[in-house]
Amino acid sequence: MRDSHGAERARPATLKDVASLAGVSIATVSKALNGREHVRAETRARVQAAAEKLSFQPNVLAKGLLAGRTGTVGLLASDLDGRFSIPVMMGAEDAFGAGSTSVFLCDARGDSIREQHHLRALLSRRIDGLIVVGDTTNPRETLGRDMPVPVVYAYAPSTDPEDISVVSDNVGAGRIAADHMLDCGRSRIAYISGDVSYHAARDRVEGATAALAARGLNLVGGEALYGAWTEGWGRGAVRTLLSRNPDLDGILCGSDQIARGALDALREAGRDVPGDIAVMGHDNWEQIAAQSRPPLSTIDMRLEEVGRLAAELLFTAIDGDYRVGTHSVATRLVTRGSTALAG
Amino acid sequence: MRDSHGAERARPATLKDVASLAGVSIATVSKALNGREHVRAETRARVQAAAEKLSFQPNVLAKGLLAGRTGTVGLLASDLDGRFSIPVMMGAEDAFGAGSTSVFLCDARGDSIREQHHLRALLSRRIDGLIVVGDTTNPRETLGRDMPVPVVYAYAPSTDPEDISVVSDNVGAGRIAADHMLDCGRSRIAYISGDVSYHAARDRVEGATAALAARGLNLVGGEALYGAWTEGWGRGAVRTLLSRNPDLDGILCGSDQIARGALDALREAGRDVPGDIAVMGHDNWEQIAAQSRPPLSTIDMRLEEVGRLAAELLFTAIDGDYRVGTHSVATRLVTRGSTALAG
DNA sequence: CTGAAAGCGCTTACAG
DNA sequence: CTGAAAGCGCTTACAG
Repeated sequence: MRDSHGAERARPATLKDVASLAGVSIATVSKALNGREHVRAETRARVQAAAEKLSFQPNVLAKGLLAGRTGTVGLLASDLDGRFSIPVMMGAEDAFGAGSTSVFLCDARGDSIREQHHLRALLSRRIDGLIVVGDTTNPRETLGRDMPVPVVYAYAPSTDPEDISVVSDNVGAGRIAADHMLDCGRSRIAYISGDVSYHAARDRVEGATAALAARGLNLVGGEALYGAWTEGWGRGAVRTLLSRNPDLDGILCGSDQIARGALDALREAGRDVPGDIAVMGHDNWEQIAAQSRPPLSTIDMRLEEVGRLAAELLFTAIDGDYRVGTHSVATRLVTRGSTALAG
Repeated sequence: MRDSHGAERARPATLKDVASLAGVSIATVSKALNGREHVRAETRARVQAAAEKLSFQPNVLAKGLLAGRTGTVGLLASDLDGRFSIPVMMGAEDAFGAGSTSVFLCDARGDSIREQHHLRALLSRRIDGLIVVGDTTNPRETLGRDMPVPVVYAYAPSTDPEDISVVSDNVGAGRIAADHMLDCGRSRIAYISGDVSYHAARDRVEGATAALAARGLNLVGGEALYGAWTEGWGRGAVRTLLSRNPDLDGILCGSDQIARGALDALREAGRDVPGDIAVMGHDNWEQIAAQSRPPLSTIDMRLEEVGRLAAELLFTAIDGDYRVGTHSVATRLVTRGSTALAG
């Protein structure tokens, strides 16, 4: 049986094969199959039948050689093991969608040698453009202005303001989360954030602080608690908060993992969520948010929309229209059981 | 500044450009750059300098047109939002590695229309071979025997035994987990499994049962408890077990999420892990295993090794050597705090 | 050692 | 309406 896979594998059909089967020239086949005019209907039908019979698939490489475009864009990610670049890629794929553009995905795993390697591989395959997805929300080094194809930076913006970047609106996310707490009738609200070195952490806090200020309120304790993006930090921070501010009635968290830890610590301290204290996360990480007790209200960054917008901006750039600057995608509130109107 | 990105973008240099700068023919440039013999050292140096100066990158598409090989393989995944296909891809990338092969990743998201679309896109780009990564460990429908390029199925084997498949050894994983429990001095061991419709669930239980039988033991309760791949199920199952078999001293779980739920329920029931009861997961999902209390001992499926082996088998298949059948990758024990010698 | 020519699979003016 | 020819960027015998 081995040979059924090997020796018999047919060389893919070419225009020439179709032409000789249909009894016409390869030029005519090309025109017929590409819907060009000036081909008799009967001829076109005959060509199509021949192509069908031979399972003819045009060689996109040969096409690209002529057209100068390959219908392929690269997506250079740094955190595939993380969960951010995947939705971005899906959004980009959707935007290129039914069209004839394909996405060529590589992961540099935070290694700049590997990044260079992939970049070279992509460019030598003559991609039409490139989307670079960062591994955090912090700005990343630009690839420079002398790239042979347009580049769009997604999730992490480029350090060069003359590049095209697409990010999630973290300030807005903080505002939306805080407003939701206020809408639930909470007023003594604390913020447990992640690693202070992340722009995103500070931006979310900034948005929340502004939303509270708009109603004349401050964060409980005066400012956010910064720590790590882990459940362990969420648990520890809650214990600190409960001893210092036993009367708090809402906790905003910088990530779903932090919120998950917070929920566990609150339950173990005998506090009721959401009756006593409401809790919000950030990320809408399904596996975490849906499995916590109670299920977690959170902010969805709409990463697929980030990818979709990046793809659109890349497309217009390929067509020569460079919309440089940082484009921001609005986030979305997702309510589950951990927030509710105060009794 | 917009124009600095647009109008000035240089057409990539071609052999012709290098040839005229170096003052030789394009044939000579090709030979010089590809290390062919019969080129004078001085000429080669001059060509290399010219290529360097123009940042010449050979057009891989044009090369592929000649060679019949493109140096690109496709990887068709179904669960990118999941966490299984990414490590498989990384392993495959490593295997193709420093060489000149690139991986073209697409995600069908469990949609067969999309799968066909991607398949067509990949084939029209003349990939040299294809790796298909399933979304579960259950066998998946073969793509058939008349594919124009070799195909290797990874994680989920193909339904056709004459295809080439690479899977994780689930029976062995169950055995390793149970043996570890036994090595920790446990003898009253229960098994909380996931969805019974998954082959992997049953295979892991089978391996564990066999390992216990080898020492004359049975699972507590006589058989495994099947449910869902969730924390919620892990919690519920533990409560059931504790009421029926209060003296159990070890719990094997079908996944890290189930184990995470089990740990939470045990702690809330006042049982000490690992002193009183040892717990094992499966998957080595870092985010879950490292954050649970205590950190979770578990089984690593070595998915990167699955990807690496799939890539190697694909390579040998491209060279005409079809090693059909299902190849199995051994799993690995990872010990953290949730297992220890019984006091 | 170097270069002219043919050809990979396709498209596109240009003749007929 | 149809086809012969040139050309996209490259490599590979084959002459010189």
